[in-house]
Amino acid sequence: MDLFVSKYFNKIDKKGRISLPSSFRNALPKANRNEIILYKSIKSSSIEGCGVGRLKEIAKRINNLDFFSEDYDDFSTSIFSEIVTTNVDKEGRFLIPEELKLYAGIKTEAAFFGQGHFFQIWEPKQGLKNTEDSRRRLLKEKKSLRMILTQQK
Amino acid sequence: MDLFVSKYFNKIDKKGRISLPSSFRNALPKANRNEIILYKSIKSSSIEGCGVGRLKEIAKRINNLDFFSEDYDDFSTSIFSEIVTTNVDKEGRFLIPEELKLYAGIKTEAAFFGQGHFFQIWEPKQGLKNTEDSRRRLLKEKKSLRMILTQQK
DNA sequence: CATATACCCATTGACGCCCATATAATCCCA
DNA sequence: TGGGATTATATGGGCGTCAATGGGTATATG
Repeated sequence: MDLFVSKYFNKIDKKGRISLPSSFRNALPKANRNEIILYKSIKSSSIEGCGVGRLKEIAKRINNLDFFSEDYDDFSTSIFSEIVTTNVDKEGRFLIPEELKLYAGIKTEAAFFGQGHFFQIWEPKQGLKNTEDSRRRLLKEKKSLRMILTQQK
Repeated sequence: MDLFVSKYFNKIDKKGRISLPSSFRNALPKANRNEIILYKSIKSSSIEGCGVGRLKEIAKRINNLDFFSEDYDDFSTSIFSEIVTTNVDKEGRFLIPEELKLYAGIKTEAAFFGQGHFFQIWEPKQGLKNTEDSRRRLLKEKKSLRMILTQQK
């Protein structure tokens, strides 16, 4: 499976290491399984992450915004300049930079949430609350959710 | 037959394993017969499941939403982080995650109900009650049922 | 030289793989 | 067509492997 799905709760050890969930490691392209990129989410107090290959896709998305709008600069700056790359060690662990941990309020434990082509890292309680909130918002519009889930090709 | 049909009642063993009904295994694409996805039903207290191919369809649809909108995050979170993938072993058994068992009230036994392109897993008694209820609802509207059944493609 | 980080090894518990059995379904041949 | 033989399915259990986590030590980098 080459998608990031499901959620996992892992611990940060004394050295600051945390395991990238095994299924997430497998979702990375076989070539670069030892490097991931991390950046602050623009929409929530969480960290977003993905394989380095995904950068091109992000660039494309931003490029599709109106070049002369304020949004363009804002997104472009907020995302690209904030990106950090991290190495995943042989045991599948990596270090979350201090600044990102602060941004997300993460201390000794973190929650990984699959988002398809990328994933989010949350302070566990905040992450769970976020899931509940967005599910609640969506259930108000059952029709659209059902469309996404049950539509046939 | 590449559709999930009929109903089956199987047991959960001490290790938490349960057999995916043989006919359901055959309904999965020959390629990925050892992996299925499970998620909480939005309409009932049951678990829904299907092959991974369907998940990729869903991913594609979500990917087409506006990346920078709030809806995108809601869909992405509610679907990808709630979905779990499970491996089907050589004997055709798999594990139902604890959280999903709780959601559906499943303990030692589970009922599988074919739903065409996907299937549902119920706590047996609740599942049977649900079948009765929905049949009763349908019979109240015989006209629309007849329409569906006799309509020609 | 001091701190950070990568590599190596160890532990524990969960899960996958293998083998086994019983019951049910199917086949096959006289 | 009957009845024994073969196959498949659901289920049980042993055991090795892997994932998550902990810690020691080498190496790099300023």
